[in-house]
Amino acid sequence: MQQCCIIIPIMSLSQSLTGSGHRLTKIRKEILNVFETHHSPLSALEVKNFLEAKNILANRTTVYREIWFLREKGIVQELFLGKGKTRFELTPKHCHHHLVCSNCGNVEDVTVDDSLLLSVISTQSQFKLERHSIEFFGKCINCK
Amino acid sequence: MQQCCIIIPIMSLSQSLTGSGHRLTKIRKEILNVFETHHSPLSALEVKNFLEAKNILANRTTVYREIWFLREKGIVQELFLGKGKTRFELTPKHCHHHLVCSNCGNVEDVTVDDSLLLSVISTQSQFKLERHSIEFFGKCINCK
DNA sequence: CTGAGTGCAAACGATTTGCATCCGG
DNA sequence: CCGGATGCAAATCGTTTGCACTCAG
Repeated sequence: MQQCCIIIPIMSLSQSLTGSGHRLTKIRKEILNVFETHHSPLSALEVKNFLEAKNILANRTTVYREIWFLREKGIVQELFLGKGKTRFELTPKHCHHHLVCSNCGNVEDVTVDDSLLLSVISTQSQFKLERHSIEFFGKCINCK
Repeated sequence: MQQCCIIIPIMSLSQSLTGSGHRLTKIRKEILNVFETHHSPLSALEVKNFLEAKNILANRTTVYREIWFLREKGIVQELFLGKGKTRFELTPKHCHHHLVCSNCGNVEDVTVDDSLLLSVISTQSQFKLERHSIEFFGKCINCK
């Protein structure tokens, strides 16, 4: 299956922050780095754990607030894949969707052409589409 | 937009329960009735509220356990539409998806032909598909 | 120096668990 | 009568809030 995630260069992020009055702090850089090195969608607490694995202590609250900040900036996007927690991934340049294993919880990316779906919605409905999300649940290769 | 939900006759449920050693209790019947009369996906606590509106007192725990039971029986299915809570709807006979308003949270059903998507997944991947869910987020007619 | 960023403790909402009690078949 | 169903209290888990303190620009 195809993997697609954009690596946002720290430099360009820095530029996007300058001017809006925001700062490029250590924790912000490191959280971004966590998302860059793990393409599987992460929950806030998973991000926190990955930070700790690199010996970077960040408070729960800080991680939540930082992820929210990145979300507002459009750098990460949220996914609802179940188990009562929100997961996040770098906003993909190309639209992709997810295969979620109902056994081990592992998430794989897939790219399928959904332009047809989108056009159907926009012609059939008054709903103003902002984003969409397609999840396939089932058993991954290891669990089936 | 099209609306599709199956009404499971109490009788047929009763039959499906007999034999598996389960009972058709008042609360079970009433919860089923709540799902039948509200096609919008409901959270567990919303179900509880609808029960109370009909003067049926059910404990939080009971509602959660009952919904889980109905899920195990395949009578309802779970949806992850955000806001940290799981929502449920009667398992639809015909596959449909959701338009979720990012402003008021209202959920509308849509039916789009996704057979193409499914066939692509099954030819491209080893993943064993069990179910899928497509959500479109945006602004509903009232909020846009 | 100043406000964005951070930490801490406590609150909160959704969901679960253990256990005693109840009631439908 | 018996096991499935229910209620209750407390625990758990993810997330948020208020407030004081810190540090990057």
